[in-house]
Amino acid sequence: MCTRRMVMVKEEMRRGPWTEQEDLQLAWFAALFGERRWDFIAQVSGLNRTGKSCRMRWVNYLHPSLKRGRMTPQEECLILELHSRWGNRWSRIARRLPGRTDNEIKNYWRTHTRKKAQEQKRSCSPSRTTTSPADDFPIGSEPRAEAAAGCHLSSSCMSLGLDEDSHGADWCSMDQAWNEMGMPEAIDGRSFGDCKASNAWPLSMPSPPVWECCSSAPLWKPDEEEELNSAAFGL
DNA sequence: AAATTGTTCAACCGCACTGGT
DNA sequence: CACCAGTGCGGTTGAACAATT
Repeated sequence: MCTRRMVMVKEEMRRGPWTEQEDLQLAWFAALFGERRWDFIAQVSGLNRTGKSCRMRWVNYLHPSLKRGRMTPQEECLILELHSRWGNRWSRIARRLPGRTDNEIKNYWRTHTRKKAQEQKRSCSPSRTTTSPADDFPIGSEPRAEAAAGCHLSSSCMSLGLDEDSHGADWCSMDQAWNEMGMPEAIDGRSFGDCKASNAWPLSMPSPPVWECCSSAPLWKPDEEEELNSAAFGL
């Protein structure tokens, strides 16, 4: 174990919310050195953050191709479908939702499943006799409400490029899943047509010219290998 | 208007994986 | 082959904000 590293570890790293200045610095250095060498960027940028922290900030917040704003109904639908297929493989799901991060999707899922589970619980109470209440299970091991419903694929989701054949016997329709969970046509009080994704840059900061060069290389590329596997194995 | 409760989401943590030496 | 550093992923936390009482 080299002493140089020991010294670095001892050094107090900054934590907590990022400032606008830090964001600008990080964006600049990420554009300069690429989106992989995070430890190096953390060092040379003088941010006094860990490489891990820098990566997280970039991927989840600063990346130019990120969408901001609420999930569209299509995205919500897609998340539910993909989750029923892949479970808590958030990064994998995120690859199918350009502009959305695994963190965002994870948060969305957590929030909404909990909410729906609570609604369901309420509607099932007081004489509910079933075991394993939906809001009791730990995230990641929750029973698939959608799978339990056992049904077909909704047409709205078909238009998102999901092939019905690929789902196997336990696949089900998200329409029905929503119904099962007490889901009306609108999500959270919004009608489907009502929901707009905002692409506006969230910070009151200038868009650095360096982003032009990196925005041409989107973070979310079609996962070619996955596509191949999907084709080969019907996934 | 203040207090309480619920919701959202940025950020951190720990572990697993990968590539370099 | 073993070790190490860097990176990526999924789970979790907690602060800020919104809604409700």
